[in-house]
Amino acid sequence: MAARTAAKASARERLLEAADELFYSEGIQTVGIDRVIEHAGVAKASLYNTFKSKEGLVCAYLEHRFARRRDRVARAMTRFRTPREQVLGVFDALGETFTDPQYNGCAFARATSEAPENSAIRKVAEDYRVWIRDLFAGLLTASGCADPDTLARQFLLLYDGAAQSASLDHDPSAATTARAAASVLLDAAPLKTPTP
Amino acid sequence: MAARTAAKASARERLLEAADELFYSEGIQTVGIDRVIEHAGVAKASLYNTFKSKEGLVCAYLEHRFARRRDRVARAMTRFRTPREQVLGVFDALGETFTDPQYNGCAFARATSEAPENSAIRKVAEDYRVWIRDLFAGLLTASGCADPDTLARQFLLLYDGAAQSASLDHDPSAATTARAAASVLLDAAPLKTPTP
DNA sequence: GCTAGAGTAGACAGGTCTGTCGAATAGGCG
DNA sequence: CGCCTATTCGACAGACCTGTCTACTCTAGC
Repeated sequence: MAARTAAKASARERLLEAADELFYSEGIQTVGIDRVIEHAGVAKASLYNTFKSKEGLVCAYLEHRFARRRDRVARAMTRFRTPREQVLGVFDALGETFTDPQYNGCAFARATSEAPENSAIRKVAEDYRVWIRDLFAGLLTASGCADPDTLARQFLLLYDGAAQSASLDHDPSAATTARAAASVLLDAAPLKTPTP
Repeated sequence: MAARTAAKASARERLLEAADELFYSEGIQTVGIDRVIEHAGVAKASLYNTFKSKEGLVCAYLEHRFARRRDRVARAMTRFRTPREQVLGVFDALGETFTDPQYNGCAFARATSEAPENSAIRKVAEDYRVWIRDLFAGLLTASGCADPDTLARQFLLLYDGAAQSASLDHDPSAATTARAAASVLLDAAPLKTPTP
């Protein structure tokens, strides 16, 4: 464990990093096992000892992305005080990822569109969707929205749309576009009246 | 040409229909040529005589979808009078497609995520993006918006997000959610002041 | 009836894919 | 030192992929 430096990460870590780069940039079906192990500098047997199949590696890759996204959002949340600032801050956290020239759209949406109907891959993607939706709903409830669920669904559309537009239209400013729209919707939404 | 009835469509038509069903529901890389020709009831040589390669078939499949989408939107537009009703009507046209139980997200976005960097496939998808963006911008300009481009970008986010949410969350009501948000944004947007 | 064009069936070539296996090797720890 | 676990290399099986090719069949129009 805990290598002395970054000189030599474990086979598992190198595989995850290679999978992250290749699967995300080129797609899952397009990238074969051989390219992953070559990019990771790891033997094929190591892959199949660590993960039981290609699907297992793909799931680990997605879970890794999921954890990173949660961390990034959690860190962004600490920068804001009020729930209103926080819910708009989610779009800022999204916008950070758009500035990466490697940005290529939502990894979970892309993986889902390549995965068969009832695969473990889709399960991970669904967990992600539940998380992001609950995140919006929670923050909007805390903001005192009268109808947080409806607004959360609208925010989710802006969130997904921004990711897609940033990638397909090569337009990193989609995050601020989405944020501006969310701000208008939030201002227009009725507040919950305090219980009498 | 023009078969007496629908008894026997041409090889080209049957190939396009099979490609539409299989590529859209399962993905492009996942579905091999053999399955397409089997589903179409057509010989392999017919495919390669009609389209020069698998990529050619994929492009034809996407162009066919593109044409259908334009027709559907054009038909929806005739049902409305004012530009304001028309621009919201785009979301209604989108919602019609969500009711199809086979609905599986935006075909162009999914194809792009599977296609290599500079393929003809991505070119078709880009044409589609330009069309839909111009559609919104044109209708919003006609509505007298002071800043139609910004609003068009926001509407595009809602449009893309609705397609994604309808598919990933199995929620056909995403179209009405998007429409409601668009309506709020439209009401909040300043109008262009008539030239003095 | 005959011919030309379109379609069909199916084998084949040449790759690539995932996953397995045997045997050699390296490194940590007693 | 010797043991043990993890790792490496490379070959291999078996399936599947795209695209080509030959030889056969059907049908419409002259």
